[in-house]
Amino acid sequence: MDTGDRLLTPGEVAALFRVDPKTVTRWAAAGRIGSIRTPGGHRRFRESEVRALLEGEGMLDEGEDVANRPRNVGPTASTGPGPANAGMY
Amino acid sequence: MDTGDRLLTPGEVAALFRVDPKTVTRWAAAGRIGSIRTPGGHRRFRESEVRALLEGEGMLDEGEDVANRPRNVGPTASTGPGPANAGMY
DNA sequence: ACTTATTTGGGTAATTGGGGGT
DNA sequence: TCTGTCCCAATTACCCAAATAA
Repeated sequence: MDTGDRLLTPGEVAALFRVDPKTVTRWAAAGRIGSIRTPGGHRRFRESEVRALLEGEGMLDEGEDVANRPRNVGPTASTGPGPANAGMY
Repeated sequence: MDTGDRLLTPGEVAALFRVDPKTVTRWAAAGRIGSIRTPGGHRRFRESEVRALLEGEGMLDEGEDVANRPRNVGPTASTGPGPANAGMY
C-alpha cells in the first residue's frame, strides 16, 4: 500500500543536506536514496526516507571495508519502508 | 481484482505527486497519463493509474541500517528491481 | 439562481535532468 | 572517489482572468 508520506523535491532535499541539488540527483542515480519519478522525468523523494537518512548520519563506526561489498540486492523486495508512518493528511 | 476506478481531481493527483495541478493537466495533454473529461471540460484521473505511476519506479531497497551501510556499492548490480525508466529525454 | 472552491487556458520565470570537466 | 559548477533542453511553478463543479 501507499507509504502515504509527503514527497520532497530535489531542492528541498538538497537544502536539508546542505548540498547541491545535483548531488542529490547523483545519490538517486546511484541508488543510495529512493526516488520517485514524475511522468515528466523529475524526481521526488520520500520525506520519511530523507529524515531517516538525516537522523542516521550521526552514526558511529566508520570502518571503510572494501571487502564488504554487497554487490547484489536480494529479490526480497521489501516494498514498504519499515516504519509504518500513519501520517495521512 | 478490484481496479478501484475512483476518479481523482487534478488537485488530488498534484498533491500525490507533489506538483502543481497545472502540471498534472500537462501530463494529460501530453498523453503521459490517462484522463477523463467531464462534459464541462474538466479532467478526472483514475486512482489506480495514479497509484501505479507513484509506486512504479520509486522502489528501492530502503535499509535504514546506516550502521551497517556499505559505503561502496559494488559493481554494476544488474539486479535492478525496476525496469529502466523509458521516459528519459 | 446563488456562493465558494477548484479547474481551465496562455505566458513567463525557476527548477531539474543529463553530460562534461575542475 | 565525491562534490560543485559549466553547458543546454525539458519540465515544472506562479501570474492573470473566466468557466465549471458541488
